[in-house]
Amino acid sequence: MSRYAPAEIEARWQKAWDKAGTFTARRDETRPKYYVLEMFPYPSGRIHIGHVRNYTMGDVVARYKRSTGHNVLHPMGWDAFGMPAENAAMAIGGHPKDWTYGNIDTMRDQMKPLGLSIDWSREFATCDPEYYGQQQALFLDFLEKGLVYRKNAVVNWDPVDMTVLANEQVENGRGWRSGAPVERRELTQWFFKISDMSEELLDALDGLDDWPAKVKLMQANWIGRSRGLQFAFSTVDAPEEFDRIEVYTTRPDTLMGASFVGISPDHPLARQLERHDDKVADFNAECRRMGTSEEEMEKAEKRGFDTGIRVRHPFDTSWELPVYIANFILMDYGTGAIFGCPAHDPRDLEFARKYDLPVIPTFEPLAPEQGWLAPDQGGEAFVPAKTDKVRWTRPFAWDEEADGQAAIEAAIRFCEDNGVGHGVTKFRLRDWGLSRQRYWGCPIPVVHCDSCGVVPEKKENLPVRLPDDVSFDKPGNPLDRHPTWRDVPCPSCGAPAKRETDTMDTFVDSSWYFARFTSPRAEVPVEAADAEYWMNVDQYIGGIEHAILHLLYSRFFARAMIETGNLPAKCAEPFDALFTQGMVTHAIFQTRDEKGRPVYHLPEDVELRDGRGFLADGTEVEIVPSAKMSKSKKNVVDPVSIIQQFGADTARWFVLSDSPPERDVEWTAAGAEAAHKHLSRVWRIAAEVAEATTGPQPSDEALKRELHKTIDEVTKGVESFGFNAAIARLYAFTNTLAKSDAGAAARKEAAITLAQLMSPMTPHLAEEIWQMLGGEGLVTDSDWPVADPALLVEDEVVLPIQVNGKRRAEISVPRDMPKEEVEKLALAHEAVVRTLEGAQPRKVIVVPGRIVNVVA
RNA sequence: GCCCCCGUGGCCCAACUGGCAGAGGCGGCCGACUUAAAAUCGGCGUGUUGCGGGUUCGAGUCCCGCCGGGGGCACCA
Repeated sequence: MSRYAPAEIEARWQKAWDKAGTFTARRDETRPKYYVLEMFPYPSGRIHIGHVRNYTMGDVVARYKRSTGHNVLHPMGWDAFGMPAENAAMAIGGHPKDWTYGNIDTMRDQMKPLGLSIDWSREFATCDPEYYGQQQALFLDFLEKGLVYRKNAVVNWDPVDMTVLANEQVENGRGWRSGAPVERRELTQWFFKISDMSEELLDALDGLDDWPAKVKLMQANWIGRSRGLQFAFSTVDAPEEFDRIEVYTTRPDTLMGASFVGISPDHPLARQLERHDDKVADFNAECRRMGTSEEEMEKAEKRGFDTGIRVRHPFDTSWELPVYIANFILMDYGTGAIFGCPAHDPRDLEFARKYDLPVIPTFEPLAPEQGWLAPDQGGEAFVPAKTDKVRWTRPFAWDEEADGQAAIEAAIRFCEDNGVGHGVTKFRLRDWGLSRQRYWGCPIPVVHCDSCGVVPEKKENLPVRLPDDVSFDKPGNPLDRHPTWRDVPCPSCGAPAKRETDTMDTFVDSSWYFARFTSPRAEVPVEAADAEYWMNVDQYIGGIEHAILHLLYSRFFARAMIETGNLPAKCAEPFDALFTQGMVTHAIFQTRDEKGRPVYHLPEDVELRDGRGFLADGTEVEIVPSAKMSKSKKNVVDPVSIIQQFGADTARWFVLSDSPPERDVEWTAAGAEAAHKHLSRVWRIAAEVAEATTGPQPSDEALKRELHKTIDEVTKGVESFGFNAAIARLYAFTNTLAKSDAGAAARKEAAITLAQLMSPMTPHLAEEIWQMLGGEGLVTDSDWPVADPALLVEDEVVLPIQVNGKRRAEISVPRDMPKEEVEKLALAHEAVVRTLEGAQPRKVIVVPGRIVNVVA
């Protein structure tokens, strides 16, 4: 008998699918559609095993839905703009375009052998002018509707390279290439008005029933609705036009504990002061050197500058508070000014202790624990949950005992009644800055004219193509210094003008590609009829790292596209169901150099013996617990070599087994080998069954029952993303089939159904077995098996009997026996009687089909 | 710093709406086949469900507090 030969099998079936055009999607009103999409990849150059897991999951869904009568759309494309292409051009020369398209070709070649049921005819890259031209059209529509605007915003500026740096290009406050200290610089940039939709984007999360709760929570926190009080302090000794400072607070109930006012270094008052005071200017400059990420702001040491200006407390005008410029206050949130209450805020307390400001508690615990120290006695800031009741020492409109929530509401009412500000709802969500001072992105299609201002490019002139003749040997954006591309006549008046040289954030590219897949070659962004048929995405699959930005921006874009007539109204929430898959991890193998620093080794260079690892020269390596695969730690496996060694089906099978899809899965060589052994075994069993000739046997019925239980459980597993559980059941059934002495017909039915159940995961092997056993046509085109409910129920069930929660006996009873009779049987059981020792049972709990518990 | 997730056998992990802790894989051990090995086949599972408390007739599952690991934090995609 020949052996399982994946290389031969897989190439053959892929050709057969291609030839039949099996996966080409066409509109067909007679069948229900199903749109399954995996987040498209960045063309980094090689596929990694994480891609294999992501696309295999989508493929399982796509193939399963095909077999249940759905017209499936399962496309693939490339998120092709972005910094790595420019970095490569700077590091190794060449053009970002050549690097990117070269990578796409390589990765497509690496992906095709996986046998994914993808409609490759719809493929596009976001750097195709046909795609980004339509994106420019969307931008112009948004501009017309007032969904895009310009304002000043802060960026990381590298003064040596004369370029804007991404957060990841800032290392310890210095530019990654130049090593120069990074400055915060203000530039005029384009913004999408996503904050106008804060409330809608937050409230609509409730309707996303098939999204992970975790993702919805992350988005809700990100949008960050808060209720608070906005009011103004009147100032003493402030410059003209600054007789009031507006502050926003979510804790107006602590107003009687205020000890200072803090303003952002970018607050208008701080800017006014720095013009006349070098010390202020120095301090602000220092603050601006800090990174722009929230994480850095939070971790940085709290620092402040006393402006000498004072404000009057709104409830007691003789009570004056100092005004500090403080490095931890964001201009973008609230009013850019706060009042500090050190007793009830850790940041404010750190600040107050540093600058020797008063700490005034306004409440204390109802029942302080032994040793509890009040914040003004050297203890920590006291910040109980808003729902906890506390004892108020300085309330102004509520009971002595009240929780924070009630106090905040009472405080807002009191302040409003007394003319001190008003209650407002604010959102943390900021507008989406889309300008990037880089070459490799979608050009923003506007022209700056001295007399007309910002003039949109005419739609008939789209796409505004990136020029090819650029170099990366000089610092800065090549578009900025490109003579012919940049200098153009004004589309409005014809006078000499300059093109916008900023390009779009790559998140823009990925915010509508899912809609473009429905009509990838259309002369408009999205063809209405195609969107009407294919949208929304029924199942979207990708990494949790996109939980916030990509998904939120896409939700915004869908709404903006509806507003501008580019999408049907039903697309407001473009992703009906979302699944976030875990990572593929791998152990790290390391030795140490003479200075004790780790030296990493590739898995293929390490031989494992008895759980220990050795290099070829016999040196033992340290095995560090699994972590996300990364080139720097060398804990990577290459899908291409795995496929060459074992075949795509093995790789697909393994990444789905072991761990639940939403969790990380650890790649081990032993696990991959085991997957391959198993598939070989299934092949062998099928080959044996194909040649079997025995007549009907008594065990046929038992095999059939097991088969239908397997159909039932695998179907449930596939439908609920329980792929690992489905695979475990397939393992178990393979064992049953291997050991079965049922007749040829029963075993053949079992094996051919097994092939169908495996086909979403291991489609090539399934086709082979289907053919081996005489299946008609392609297994890929066959209908999914349906479990016969009559074969799923057992007539008899074994019930464990507990006495006081401890298992004491078991009884076998008909499945539908009434509770009362089960109870009688249980109480009569000899072991139960013995355990009760004559005591009268107080209660008997019968959970039908599950358990009996006797409480004595 | 803030927000979130995860801890079950030597390892990866199952366990439905709270109902007998064990489905599946790895490793290990024993055996069969073989001159031998590989491959293949059969068999073998007592463990403080991270720790401490609580709710319940009953907790891996729910609640509170710790410990450990991981993820996200607006210019990486």
